[in-house]
Amino acid sequence: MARTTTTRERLIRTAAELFWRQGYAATGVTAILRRAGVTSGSFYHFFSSKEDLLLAVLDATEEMLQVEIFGPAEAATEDPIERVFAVLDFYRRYLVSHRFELGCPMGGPAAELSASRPRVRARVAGLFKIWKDAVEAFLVAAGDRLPGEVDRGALAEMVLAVMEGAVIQARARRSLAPFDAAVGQLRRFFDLLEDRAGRAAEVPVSAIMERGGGAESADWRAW
Amino acid sequence: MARTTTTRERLIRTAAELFWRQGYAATGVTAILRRAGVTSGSFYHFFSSKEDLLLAVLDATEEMLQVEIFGPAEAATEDPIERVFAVLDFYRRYLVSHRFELGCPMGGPAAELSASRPRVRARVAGLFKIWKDAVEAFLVAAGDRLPGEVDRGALAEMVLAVMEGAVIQARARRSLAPFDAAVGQLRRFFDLLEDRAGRAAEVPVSAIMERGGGAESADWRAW
DNA sequence: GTCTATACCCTGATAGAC
DNA sequence: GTCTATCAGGGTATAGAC
Repeated sequence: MARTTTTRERLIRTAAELFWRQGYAATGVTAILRRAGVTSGSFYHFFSSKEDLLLAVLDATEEMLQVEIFGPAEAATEDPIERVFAVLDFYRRYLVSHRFELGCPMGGPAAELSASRPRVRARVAGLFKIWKDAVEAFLVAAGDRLPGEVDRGALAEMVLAVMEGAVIQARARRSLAPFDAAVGQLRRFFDLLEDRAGRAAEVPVSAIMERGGGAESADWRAW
Repeated sequence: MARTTTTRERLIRTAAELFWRQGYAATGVTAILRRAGVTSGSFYHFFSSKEDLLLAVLDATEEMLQVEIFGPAEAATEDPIERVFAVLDFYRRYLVSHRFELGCPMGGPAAELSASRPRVRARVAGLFKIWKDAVEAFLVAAGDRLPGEVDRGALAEMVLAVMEGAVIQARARRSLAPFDAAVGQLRRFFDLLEDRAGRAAEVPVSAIMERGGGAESADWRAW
């Protein structure tokens, strides 16, 4: 209902981008204040510490996952398996639109702070679970297109692992090649799973394949 | 030929562990000096800056990849595909033996510094390539056990992505469950690929499977 | 809620004797 | 090669007026 961005929101969004770009420890509170046009007094009115601000950023990330990623993926296609790849395509576009300078909002804090900031670690673990559950729901919706013996939760964890690993590699190489290679192999895996499920059902499978085109343009900067 | 650890080596190993645990930016030079029992003057005799030290750590990582991971994986089993999983098993044991407090020596710096430290980014990209090439070599050695149309390089990139993503998730959850889930699905993928390759060869496949037991105990701390 | 001013500490790095 | 002493700057966070 806020007609314009509040100071608190501006701090969260500014901090988010800086954290995603250069990490938490390397980002000074001063830099956040300068870029947000906010003074120290206001900052500590809303947040008790820099870590508290990061936790608020992670809270905002939870909302963002639904609004910017899973919602659009659902809107992009009815096909549950294509929805999984629409999610991955979001990260692909995110990487290029920021020229590989921003990392994953979950993976970055997870890699940097899991050992030293218990509250951050726990919060990130929660985000990973939300992400995994959302993908798992797509996989469950795929029903018997996947073999019955495949654990949908485990498969969702693998999708998440591929995404995180692909993003890290793409940023280090400044190239989509490793991302596309990894996701391409994931696609092959799904094709084989579908093939096996079809085979098991002893049905030749007709025109199941018409593979959607991926989600529309979405951007975490476009909050 | 150094009979005992030199000051330079001690700095590198001490810094490595601190960087892996708490990240680069969060690790002060002073903390490294204290734990290594070295004074500031000696440090700047060997290294021109903190970043220079990190680059030396990454150089050491390259050696370590061969000595601690790929060498042992080759020694553990003759089966090229099992060698891939022996490599992944190394990371599994690494995670538990350090109680999820240490991150991946490549993935950590990649996630934290790819955008802000060009030299680090380039060096990490080189390490990723070395890792990928080593796995690709195993996959090439697997010959026609994998379908001919499968790009061995792309498959190796996917293995790397799964490893990095699985390590990040495991650290955030402080649990092997997400790691095992992701690697378990990767195993299923390989099984399907082998099944398909066998099918294509129109050979029923006999006793190809006798799956090795994984590498011996190895530990990056045991340098 | 926002401002200015500042406390206080730790940072990476250097100087120069030994 | 290693030591002690130290610099200059930035770090997070606070105090108290408005």
